[in-house]
Amino acid sequence: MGAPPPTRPDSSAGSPSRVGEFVRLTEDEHRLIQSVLDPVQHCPRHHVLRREGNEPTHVYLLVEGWVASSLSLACGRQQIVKLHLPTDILGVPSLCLTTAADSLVALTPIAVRSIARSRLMAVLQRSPRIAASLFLSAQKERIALMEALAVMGQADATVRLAAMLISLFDRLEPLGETEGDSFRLPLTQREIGEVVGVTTVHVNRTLRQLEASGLVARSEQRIRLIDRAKLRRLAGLPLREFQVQPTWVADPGT
Amino acid sequence: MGAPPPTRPDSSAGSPSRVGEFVRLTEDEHRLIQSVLDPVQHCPRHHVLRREGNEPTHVYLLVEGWVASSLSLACGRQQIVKLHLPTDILGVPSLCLTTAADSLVALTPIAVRSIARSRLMAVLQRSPRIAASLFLSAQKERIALMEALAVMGQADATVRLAAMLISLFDRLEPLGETEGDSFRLPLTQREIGEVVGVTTVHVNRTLRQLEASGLVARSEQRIRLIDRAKLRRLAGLPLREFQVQPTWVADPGT
DNA sequence: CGGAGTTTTGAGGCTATTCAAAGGTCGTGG
DNA sequence: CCACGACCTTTGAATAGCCTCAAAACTCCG
Repeated sequence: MGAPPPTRPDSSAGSPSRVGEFVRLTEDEHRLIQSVLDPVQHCPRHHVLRREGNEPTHVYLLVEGWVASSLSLACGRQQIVKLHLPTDILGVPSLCLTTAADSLVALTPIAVRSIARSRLMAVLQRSPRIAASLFLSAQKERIALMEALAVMGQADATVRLAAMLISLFDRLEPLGETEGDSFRLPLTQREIGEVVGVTTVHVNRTLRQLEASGLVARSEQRIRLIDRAKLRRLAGLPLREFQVQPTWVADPGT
Repeated sequence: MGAPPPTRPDSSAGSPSRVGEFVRLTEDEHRLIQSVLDPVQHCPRHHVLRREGNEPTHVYLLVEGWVASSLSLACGRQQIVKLHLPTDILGVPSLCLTTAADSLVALTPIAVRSIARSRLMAVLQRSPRIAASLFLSAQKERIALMEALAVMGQADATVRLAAMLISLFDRLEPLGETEGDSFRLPLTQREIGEVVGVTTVHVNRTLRQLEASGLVARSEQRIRLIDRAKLRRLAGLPLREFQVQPTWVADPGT
């Protein structure tokens, strides 16, 4: 259960990340980010990148695979509060704490690059434009959590599942991880239940009801969103338009 | 339904805010923040500071009173995703959007100071230490949302209410708005229901069940947390210890 | 003294949970 | 190569929690 994981290091690839999702970064800024990234490391499914309660010494750039960020309650139950996909940076919220709030667990085999907390904060203070972009990324994550909370509080299991599927599709598409209207969904029904706040049994019934009504099709770890428009309407959330490269962020400057 | 509100401006007071909650700011930095704050304005209960769908041109420093940030779903239902208290800055998540995701509605008469989005972002880029503090504040808000989501997904109405009450107490105490173990709770049961994701009727039954079991007492808009320790255990969330004035934030410098 | 909104209570119904168990899949070791 | 165990999916039945509908009692304000 340690931080940087157990297996084969790897020095390949240019690790795309969402650091520059709101501000187009310069070559120098990209280099600055590269300079704080540890080498790629691979971990198997179920590997614990970090357990809640640990000291949050690092954050992690997810290069490949899926990771769950989850909180456990005193009653013994567990809630997945975020499904992390490649290019996501994991573990950021706990930067404000002395003890991590969430556990980070690999849902598939993964590849990650660690970033020491102090080095991340140093970058943030050296480059105001990277700081602005990361600040806006944090707000984007807040919006995602607000939406998840609204759906969880107000919608039944069918709608919650629809919302989860649509949201995953919208995030996977720009990563090129969709094929037409289908994508790989490497979650067990238990894990799906931990995301949408429903028991395994009920996830099963609800999923196959969605299937019966012709909204989705399932086969071997893949899911097809047959009527995406209807699913989106069912989910009940508007499409969000993000403010990329806002005019109120300064030019690269000096 | 406009942004800055309708009533008597006011130039008083030194508006404490949470801008410096993670980094102790210098005199200059405080002045910089003051310089982007519009004058205090007062609005009555039910005033809409900003409706979801509007362009998020401003954020708002809440000087006095309570404000709800809420999302509405297509099914017509509404979820309050955050109860804002004095010193909170409202409307920040929507900075990353072209169209605000949440509505901001006064739950009591309030006093607020507007901040133009572009001026906030300018501050953020001029002062790396303010940027770091605001960045960490955003992470703190993410943690709060993650906790709310976990409770909503995994706990029943009793636990949800306990969690809401404990969280409010913990936020009101440092503001000096508690008296012993009691505080003013200016929410209708309908509004409480919109926070915890339960109908008005069920809020009523659950509240008076909490009362019957001797955990809380109610009287005239006030609530007493009689057995706070037990309520906290019931809520099932650990106390969070925040990383204030972290060593990895640079000194004031030049 | 209305009237609107809030709190409270009752009754019936639906959604989701719990408990239980059967059938599948997959990896491991005999 | 097959048997076994672990985990996952699927199904059934009973129950509990919460919702809906409805209406009465209360508060506050004009």
